[in-house]
Amino acid sequence: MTTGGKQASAPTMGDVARRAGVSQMTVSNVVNGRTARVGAATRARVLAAIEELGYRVNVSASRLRSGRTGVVALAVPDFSLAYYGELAERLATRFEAAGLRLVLEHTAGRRDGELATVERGHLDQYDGLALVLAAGDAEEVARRHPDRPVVIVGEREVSTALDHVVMDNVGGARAATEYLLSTGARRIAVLGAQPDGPVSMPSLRTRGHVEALAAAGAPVDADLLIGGGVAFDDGARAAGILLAGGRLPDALLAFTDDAALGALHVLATAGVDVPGRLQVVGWDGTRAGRFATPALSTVDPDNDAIADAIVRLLVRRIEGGPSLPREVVMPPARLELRGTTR
Amino acid sequence: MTTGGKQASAPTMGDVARRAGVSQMTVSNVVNGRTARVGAATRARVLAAIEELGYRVNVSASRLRSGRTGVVALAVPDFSLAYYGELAERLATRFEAAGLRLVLEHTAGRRDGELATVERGHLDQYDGLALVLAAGDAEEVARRHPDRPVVIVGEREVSTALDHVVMDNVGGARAATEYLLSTGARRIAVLGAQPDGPVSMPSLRTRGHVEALAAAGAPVDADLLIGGGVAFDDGARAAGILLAGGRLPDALLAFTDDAALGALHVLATAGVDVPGRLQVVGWDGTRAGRFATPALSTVDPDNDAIADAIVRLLVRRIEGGPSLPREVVMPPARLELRGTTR
DNA sequence: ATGAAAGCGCTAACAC
DNA sequence: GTGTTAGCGCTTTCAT
Repeated sequence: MTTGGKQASAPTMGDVARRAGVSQMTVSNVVNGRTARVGAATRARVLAAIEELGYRVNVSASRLRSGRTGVVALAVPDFSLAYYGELAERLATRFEAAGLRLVLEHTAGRRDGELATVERGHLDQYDGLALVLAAGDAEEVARRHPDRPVVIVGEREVSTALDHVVMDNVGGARAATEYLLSTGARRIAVLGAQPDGPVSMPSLRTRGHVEALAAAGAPVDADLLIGGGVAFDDGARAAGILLAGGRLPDALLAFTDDAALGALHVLATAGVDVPGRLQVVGWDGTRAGRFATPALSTVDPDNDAIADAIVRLLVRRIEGGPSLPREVVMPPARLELRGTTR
Repeated sequence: MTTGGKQASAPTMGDVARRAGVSQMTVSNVVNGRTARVGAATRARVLAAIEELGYRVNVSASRLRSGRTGVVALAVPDFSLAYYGELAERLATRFEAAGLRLVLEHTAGRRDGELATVERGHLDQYDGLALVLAAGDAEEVARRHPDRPVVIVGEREVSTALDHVVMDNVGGARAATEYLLSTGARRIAVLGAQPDGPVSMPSLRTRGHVEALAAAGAPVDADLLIGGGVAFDDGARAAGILLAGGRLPDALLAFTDDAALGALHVLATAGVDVPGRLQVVGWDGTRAGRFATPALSTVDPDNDAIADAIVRLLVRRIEGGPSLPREVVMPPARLELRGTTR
């Protein structure tokens, strides 16, 4: 009994052809469903031979020759952030319906990790790639001239040559801040903020927040712009800082639901009344937020629309090729008010 | 400006060789780090040519010829369950340290999806596969005689030919139930229970629970064995049923943290005192549970140990081949008591 | 230390 | 409707 590793070498198309008494090309035609090119009787014989031998096509060989793979990839910064898991699950279903298999890749949220996914030789393994940008920017990716369809996800549109599903970062942050202001909040802490630096998810959301403050004539308090990451721990840490600072803000906008939940935990432990004393708004519209206690108010990016757009743009590009006009889609974010706001 | 699709065809090893004035084979040796076979000056020239041309190896071609890929896959039932995201993140880091890239595949929690991942032609794309079993069983997978290293994750060991990282399903459930009993709980509802049927995650955990009841001389109340899935919504639904049933249990054991969190939300909304009136225990040791309010008590499978074991077994098998003796590892689960138990 | 030849398994292009 | 030929880009093997 063997435990993995090469067996008495796998049957090839040639083996099937010999067994069925046809040419290899006919087997290829059967396997690839080119029914017009094969007679019904021949087809049946080939199928029988395939069954008997337990034959499966060698994807690497097929890919090398034809360039097609039947597989698309989604590259995300972090497998463990709830948002990406939910996005991936939505995409898996939709791509399957389009006859494509989805695999997930990992960029580690680093610029080089993101650029590596569009390198020739890496990208060649897929019919297309949806790339969630967290660290680098779309322009830089476009400059690599990916030789397969790539759809950029996230960020704001900057001039680039690639199809793009844009997250409504500025608009979502503006809406959240406007709402908090309207409830009487005056000191709004922002968790994950990045006031300067290159265009990125955090900087765009920070900009939306600042714009809303400016529009309302409210001052920006730099002490309330708290940096840090997007995970549970980051949120918890930030809440700890706020608590230690003495003068609590009256609202908190976190750039992910995970971070908001981390903050919520620390606030609850400290006995802070949410939303009475302090309101909290997350971002992502994850299920984890919906089922939190109290249920987390959140900036909902409209994830179904985002998933639909990713699939549509990528399939369109795979089928239509490079001459198709470039397309940019931005589903508007909407504020989902639940239990952590007034 | 193009927007994806083939460009003026990518440079090949032959192009690099011509440019550097060496043979293709020398380029291959440089690219694959066979330094002993290439002189330093030649190496430098080749590297320069690669840089100038922007050359990248074609993974499909390399794979076709050599069989190696440098990539391993983790196949999970559901991208969006927190547990799998966290496991994937742990594995990505560890495999990277071992010089392997990790990609995620999706089985949709279906038997055929699981079996499809070990088909020749699918599996051939990877150096190895870690397969999380939810629907099918390991025996059935082994019968397909996967021709690459496969490590089964989950379930209990049944006789099989494959390396196996076993989750401590029976032991974890027994420990949780014993503890709840020790706090005075008499009516323990089990969420996700599956009292009969083939060996599977739910049936094994149910068995552990029933064993603990039996050992304590406590009766099994079939009404408290609530079926259903593992996601937030499933937990919420089950809690709703419990609430509607009138006579509340005094404890609840859910087979995932996500489901426990869903239940917790419904209970909190209904004003049920947790853990005063009803204790809740989840399963998975996810960060989402740790940061819930109150923090979720959980059966912690020891995820670092599980990730270590998966990587160790897979790398060992990839390097050692089929003749290596088969190995089975089961890190013991431990009860992590937090705020939802007394 | 470097190169030449062969061929991995498949499909595009064309012939019949 | 079916077969023949050629070759995708790489690595193996063997020669020098």
